[in-house]
Amino acid sequence: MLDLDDPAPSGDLHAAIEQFYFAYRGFTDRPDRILERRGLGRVHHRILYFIGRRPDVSVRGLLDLLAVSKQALNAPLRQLIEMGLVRAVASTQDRRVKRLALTPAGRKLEAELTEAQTRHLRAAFDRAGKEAQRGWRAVMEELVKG
Amino acid sequence: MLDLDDPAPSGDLHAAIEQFYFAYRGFTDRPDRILERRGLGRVHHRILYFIGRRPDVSVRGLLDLLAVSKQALNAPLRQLIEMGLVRAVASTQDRRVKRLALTPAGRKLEAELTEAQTRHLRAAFDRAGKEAQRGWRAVMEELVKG
DNA sequence: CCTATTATGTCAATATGCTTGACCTGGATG
DNA sequence: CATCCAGGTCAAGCATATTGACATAATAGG
Repeated sequence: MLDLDDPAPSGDLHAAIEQFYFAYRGFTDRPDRILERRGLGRVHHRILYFIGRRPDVSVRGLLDLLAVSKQALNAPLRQLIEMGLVRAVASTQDRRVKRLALTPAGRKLEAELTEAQTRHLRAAFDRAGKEAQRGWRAVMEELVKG
Repeated sequence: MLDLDDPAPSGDLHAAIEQFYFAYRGFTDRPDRILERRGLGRVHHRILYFIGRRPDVSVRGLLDLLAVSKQALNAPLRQLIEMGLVRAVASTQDRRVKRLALTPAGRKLEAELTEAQTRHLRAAFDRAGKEAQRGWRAVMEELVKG
């Protein structure tokens, strides 16, 4: 169905664009379906993920990471707090700031979601080999920088 | 701001998840802004791209590639045809089927959009090196398959 | 102390992108 | 002729996002 081996000049880069597109789509697919069963969306996943990886992150910090408006963040974040998946504590240094962290239930869901992705990634890394994995990481690092 | 070098066990895979997320976001950013100036969205880009890469693709073929409902495809596709960027010709074999192709104007816009991405990719590939590029491609291929 | 800025939250209006369901035409196919 | 398939369209609904405006509380700086 897909023609990912295009021999045309600069076809390599076109093929890479398509791989990027399809790979990313497949990558978000599984967590999306887990979330759907709970009535949650991809935003909730991103929030859970980043709070899990950066405990005590502030709302502002989350906004900067996710690059969305505070209105777009607020509703799903409140929902996660109400569901008992995220806990917010006022910072002692600056009591305007909320320190966000996962509750045990939040950690559990986050682990379930992220595990679907790590399994997916690990399988691809294993099949492609250690050297390819290093290359993938190196290119991704450059893409993020540039 | 970002902590992409996490030394924790299995932190490699978490770091990879974040790289994937940020890299993809950055990757779609530039074309999105070009499209915004014309009042078009990412769907239009995907349509233009796939028609450009698969001339004479049918509407059904596009639907399968993009994995969206025909209602989601129809409006932007019609818009592109009305703007003179895409041309549709009934297939001679099966006159129910439309063969879609880019007009010269469509090819021009598509090239402009795709060039933003190929430049981005090429720069990252160049900085990371040929071996890393091969690795990236290999991992992506596995991700698409798995 | 007063003012400005920052962090957070909320209400409203709006846009868009996508979904499912239903229904239609026209052409192919048995 | 009946059925299936490609394509198109109308409708309702939902999710995600935006900008703008405004409120509160707390910190920071003159």
